[in-house]
Amino acid sequence: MSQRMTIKDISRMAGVNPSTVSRALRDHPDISDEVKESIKRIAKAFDYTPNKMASNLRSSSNPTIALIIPEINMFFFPSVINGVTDAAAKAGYHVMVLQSNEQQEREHENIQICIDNRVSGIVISLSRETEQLTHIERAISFGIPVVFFDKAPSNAAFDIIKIDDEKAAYNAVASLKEAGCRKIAGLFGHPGMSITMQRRIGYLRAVKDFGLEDAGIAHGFQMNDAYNAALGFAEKGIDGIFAMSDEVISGIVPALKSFGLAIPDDCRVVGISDGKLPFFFTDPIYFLHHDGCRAGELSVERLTMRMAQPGSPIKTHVHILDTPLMSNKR
Amino acid sequence: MSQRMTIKDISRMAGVNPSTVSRALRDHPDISDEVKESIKRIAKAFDYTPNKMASNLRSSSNPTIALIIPEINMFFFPSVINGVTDAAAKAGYHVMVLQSNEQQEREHENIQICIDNRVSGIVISLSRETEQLTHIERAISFGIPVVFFDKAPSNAAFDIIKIDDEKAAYNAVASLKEAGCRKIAGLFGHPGMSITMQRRIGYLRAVKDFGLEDAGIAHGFQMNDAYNAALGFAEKGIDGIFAMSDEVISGIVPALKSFGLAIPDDCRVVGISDGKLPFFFTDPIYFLHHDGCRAGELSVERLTMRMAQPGSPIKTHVHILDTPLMSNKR
DNA sequence: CTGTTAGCGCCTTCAC
DNA sequence: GTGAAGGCGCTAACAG
Repeated sequence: MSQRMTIKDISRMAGVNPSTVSRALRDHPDISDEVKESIKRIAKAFDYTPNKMASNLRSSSNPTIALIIPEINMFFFPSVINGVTDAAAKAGYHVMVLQSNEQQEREHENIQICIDNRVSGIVISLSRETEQLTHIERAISFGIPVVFFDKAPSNAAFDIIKIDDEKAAYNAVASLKEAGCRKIAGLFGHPGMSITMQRRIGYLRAVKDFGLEDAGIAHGFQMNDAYNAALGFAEKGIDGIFAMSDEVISGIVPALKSFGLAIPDDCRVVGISDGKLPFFFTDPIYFLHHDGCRAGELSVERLTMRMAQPGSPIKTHVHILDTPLMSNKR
Repeated sequence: MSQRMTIKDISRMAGVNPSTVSRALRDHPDISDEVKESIKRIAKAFDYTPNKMASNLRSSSNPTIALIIPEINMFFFPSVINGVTDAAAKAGYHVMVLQSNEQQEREHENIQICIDNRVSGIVISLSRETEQLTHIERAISFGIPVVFFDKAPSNAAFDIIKIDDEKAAYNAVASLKEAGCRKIAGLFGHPGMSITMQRRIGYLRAVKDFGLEDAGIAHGFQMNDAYNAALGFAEKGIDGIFAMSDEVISGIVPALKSFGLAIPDDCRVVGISDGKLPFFFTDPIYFLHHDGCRAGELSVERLTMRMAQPGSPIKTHVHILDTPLMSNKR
């Protein structure tokens, strides 16, 4: 049965008007129980399924939330997808996942796709390349609410769910200091990302405030870069290291161990993490927890709030997520 | 500008008929260049965006592929999402991600969502609970092609992209034998999954074929279960261990190390892996590579093939992915 | 209670 | 080359 039933088909069979069928199927109180039942029986018999494309057009609304991410990897974004799809499903929305592959142009295209499809809302983490926010503003001007997470504009003129990057890095270094570290290094992701900059600022400020010896900082967004950089720092005799992300942690730990350093006795490791990776290691690792699932849930929550008030007179809100210091102790 | 431009609006401004506008915007050859340009200018000036909901209804086609997964975690599924969204984007489709949370009922609901929305195709990995495939058959009978990956029906009456689970497990054990292991154990995921069963069969057959001493098998789908089980096996003095998935590997490695075993000298580890996790460890780990990204790409490829032939007279095809033996050597 | 009418926005005949 | 008309499938407003 490739050709599907329509309300019209059913109306013909039931000998009633299409609108009666529509009402009956949606349990409209006006329709008599007999007619309702007879219509429902026919619908069931022929496995009728209302065409959402039609009803969406009719109501000019598409119960879809778009999730735009730079590029999915094993850390953080899977959790976000989890949080977003769950929260969206609960609120009656579907989720369309779009990847920008860290390219501004793809991000623009993806926003256009959202506009074309009249999605109800957009949850987005910006690509590395993104500088202008005209595409975002365009979506908003079209009445599509947008919530940022993780890689968000510094501008508070938007709805944002993020951590205090600078403070998190600062606190991470503080924990190294408290643990007695003297000479530390910082490993960061791609220098082009806003969060890299902010976390670096926090790191450097803390190093200065606490009078720690700085073995230097390094950038590199792949595990291997971090691995090599960590080896380099290990040679310099560090006793503490800050990792701005899981990717970086995943390079650091093997590097330190290959070098023969005991963690945390010879060198303490603290990072900002989604909270999964550290548990793969036996040596004590410390991390400030950036919960992707929660970020996703809150993003959807804020979105639904906006969607309830289409005029969007509500003022924008920047939600700062907690980043509790944790460890991988079993 | 909450209320959006329509073709009708533009037609009024341009003093032409809506159909002329439609044609002009789609570069129909019949329309004169002057009219075209004037219309396009207006469209641009007012930031006109064709309403996809309308054109989709008109063409009764929704360029969306639904990806239904049991539950997203850090392994495998992120790669699959990556492969699926990339391949889909290239083919001009969007991706809707639906989670069944390992519940049959949710899976049914998700299939219904697909039918309601007239998606172009479905890529699905079955939930643990799923037994009947009536919901799948229903989708197919509605003309929606379905491709399975990973957790697929044993029945070859469907399009499937998977590995040879039994053989992969068998080969994994073979590699232990070749490396000189004598007494081994097998750690598996949830016993309710089809792939668990098949991999277990392969494991047991290999143990027998190679005359290895079997320290036993254990099930447990969380890292901690695997951790504890591995500890138990370590006490029994194994020199080799098979892990059916990344989740299991992630528990085994820390356990063996905590126990003081050297990997691979005291105990060799071989698993079936997406190929990311092993690189977090410094000790040599071996794995049969199950490439999620490739699985996702191939699923979409097969789907597009089917979508090109709506009648679907093509016979179903089970694609067996290679699972090359690899290691985490740098 | 049910039928009639009309339209969501687009596009494809069919005319002229 | 352009206009007029109709319909994709559904539903809401208005009758009666």
